[in-house]
Amino acid sequence: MVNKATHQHTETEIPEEISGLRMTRQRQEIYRILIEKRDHPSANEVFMRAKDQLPNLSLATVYNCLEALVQHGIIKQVNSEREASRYCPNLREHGHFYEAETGTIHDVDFKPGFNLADILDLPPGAVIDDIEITLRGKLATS
Amino acid sequence: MVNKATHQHTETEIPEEISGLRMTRQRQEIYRILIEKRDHPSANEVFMRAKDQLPNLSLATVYNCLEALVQHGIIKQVNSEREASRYCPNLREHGHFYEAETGTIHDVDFKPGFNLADILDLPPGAVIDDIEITLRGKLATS
DNA sequence: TCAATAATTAGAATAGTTCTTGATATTGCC
DNA sequence: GGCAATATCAAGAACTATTCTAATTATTGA
Repeated sequence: MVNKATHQHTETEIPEEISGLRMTRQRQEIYRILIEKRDHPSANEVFMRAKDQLPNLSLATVYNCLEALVQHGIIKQVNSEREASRYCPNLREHGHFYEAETGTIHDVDFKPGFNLADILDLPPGAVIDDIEITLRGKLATS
Repeated sequence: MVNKATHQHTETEIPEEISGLRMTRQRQEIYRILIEKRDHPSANEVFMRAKDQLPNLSLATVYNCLEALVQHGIIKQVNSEREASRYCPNLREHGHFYEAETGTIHDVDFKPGFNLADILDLPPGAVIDDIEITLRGKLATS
C-alpha cells in the first residue's frame, strides 16, 4: 500500500466559506469529522476526534463551531431538547406540539390504526418499542 | 360561594396503590399535580407546586417519585433524551432510529410527499416548523 | 412489637452546556 | 502593507438538570 504519512486523513475539501459562514480551520476540521464518519457524534466525541489535527482546540470551541454550523444550516443538531424533562399523565401513545409563541405544549394523538411506515423509510427489520415525536410551530390565527 | 377553606385544593381521590406502586403521600401529591393541570411541568415545576402541601419535600424526592410513577406506567416522561446532543451533516429532513443493542443511530428518511396529518391528529391551524422524530427499538435478525 | 424493607431527605457530585474574559486571527479600508 | 474593527478561539468558571450517597423516617409483615 502507498505510504500516506503526509496525509493524516482523507482530504475532503471543505470550501473557505459555506452559506455565509467563514470556514476557519477549526470549523473545517469539525465539519470534516461529521461528514467522514456519519455516526452522530456528541460534542465531546467530536472534540476527541479533532485533537490529533488541532492539539490546542478547546471543548468550548467545539461547541461554538457546532453552534455556528447549525445556525447556518450546514449541519443538524439531533436531540436539541435539552431542557428539563417534562411529565404528563396522558398514557395514550402520543406526540407533542410546542407552540413557540406561548410556550405551551399540546398533546398530539396518533390516528387510530396509524402506521409509521406510511411516512417513514424504516430500516428493514426495525421493531419499534418507543416513539417520540415532537413538533414545533405556530397556530395560525385564521 | 361556599367556603372551602378546609380544602387546599380540589380533592381528586388517588388510590393507595396504583399498578403495584404504593402511593405514598408524596407520590399522591405529585400525581395529583400532574392530573390537575396538564401542562407538562418539569420536575422543578412540580416541586414548586407541591411545596404548599408538603413543605419539607425535597427535589430529590420529586425525581424519585416521578421516576417511580414513570416506571410503573402511571405517567409518561416527555423529552427523555437527556444525553448529550448529537450532530449530523444530513440536511434532509429526517428522523432517527436508536438501536438499543448496539447503541447505533440510523437516519430515517421521510417518504416523499409524506403528510404528518395522515398519522397524527394535529391541532387545527397548526403550522409545523420543525419535526423531531426519535424511534427506539431493535433490528429483527431474521 | 420489632426487625426488615422501602421511602424520603439534604446535600454533594456529575455531565453537558453556556458564559465570561482575554488573547488571537482575519478582514476591509486607507 | 499597516492598522483599526470585527470575528473567532481558548481556558476556566458558572450554570442547570439530574443522580448519587448516606443518614433518617415510615411502613410492612412476622
